[in-house]
Amino acid sequence: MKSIPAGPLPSVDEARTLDLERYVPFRLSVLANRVTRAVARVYSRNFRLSAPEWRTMAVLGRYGAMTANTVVEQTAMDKVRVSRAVARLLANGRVTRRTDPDDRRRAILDLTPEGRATYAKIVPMVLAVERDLLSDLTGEERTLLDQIMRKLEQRTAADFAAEDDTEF
Amino acid sequence: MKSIPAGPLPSVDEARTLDLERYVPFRLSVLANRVTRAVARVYSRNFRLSAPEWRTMAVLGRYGAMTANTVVEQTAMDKVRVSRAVARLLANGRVTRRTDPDDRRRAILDLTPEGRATYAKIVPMVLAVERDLLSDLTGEERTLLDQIMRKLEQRTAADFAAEDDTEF
DNA sequence: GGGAATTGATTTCATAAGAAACTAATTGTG
DNA sequence: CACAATTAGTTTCTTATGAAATCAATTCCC
Repeated sequence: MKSIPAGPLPSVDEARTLDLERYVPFRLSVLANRVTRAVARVYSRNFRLSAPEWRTMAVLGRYGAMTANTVVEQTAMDKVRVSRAVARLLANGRVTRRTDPDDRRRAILDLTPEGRATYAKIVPMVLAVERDLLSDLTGEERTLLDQIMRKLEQRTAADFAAEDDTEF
Repeated sequence: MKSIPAGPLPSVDEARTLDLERYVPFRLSVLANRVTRAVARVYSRNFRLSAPEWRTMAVLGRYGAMTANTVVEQTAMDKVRVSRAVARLLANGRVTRRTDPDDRRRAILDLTPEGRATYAKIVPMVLAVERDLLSDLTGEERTLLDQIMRKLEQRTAADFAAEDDTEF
């Protein structure tokens, strides 16, 4: 019933069994959720921001004024989510929006001084969470983690675009 | 608040800047979302299952009959989510539920033969997605990834339970 | 120059999610 | 034994999400 297993890739045998605790997509999902929650505690508890709101502030804080579309690209969020996040950030005075005179479809967003102050308070806190997260890793492991993630990011770049083949 | 950082840890200077493309929590979140979507395509497109439904089937398929509570533990999902997933799996005949005679609060869940057949079809497909995801990594990198994730999993075990200190 | 197609952004609508309240059964404790 | 506390699981209620439709401005291109 069982055939010859070999190599680091799942063997034919293993292909009949899915152990969630060893399955990288599942582990990645659980880990990311935990980390996301830990980071979210910082800005939600202390500043009443949602994740999309914080992400929007994060890119505006880092790169300065930009359009909603650029926020979408930088944050990997859906445009609807960004649109709603911006609406709330406008409502509580953390962000400004002005229509781009060169292309009146575009709205240029930027942090208000108050938004910038909030941003400056949050940054060290969320960096501390990252430091905490990585604190058990050696220098080498950190380097490798970065390298491995880079590879995985590349591989998944267009959400495994090659898979789309099967759509037709 | 924190003491002097040094070496490979973020420096004081860096602590004023948050580059999302280098920030591990953000990268982890984006990566996990992409991978999750890729895996979800397999079971949603071909079998009309939601993520909670598939996760529930995955643990039942791997470990056999268990209570909803054990499903919650094994899948890292909220009990509400599991409850709803089970309701739908019951409705379309992939899972059975019988009250535990020893403790009539408990409901013991198991896959139906049909559920088991679906499970057997999905497993090789989602394993293929994992193989694809990891295909650019060397054997060493795979080992290191496993090791690093294990450390991060430990570190985040109780969602950074230590952070709860600040709640009071 | 003027409609067709495209692009930036918002709104609508249906579904999913989770916190909190709830029901029912069991266990612990006086 | 009885009743308070706990545990398993479901329901309710509010909010978040994203696909699709929509609106508005711009660009294509004949």
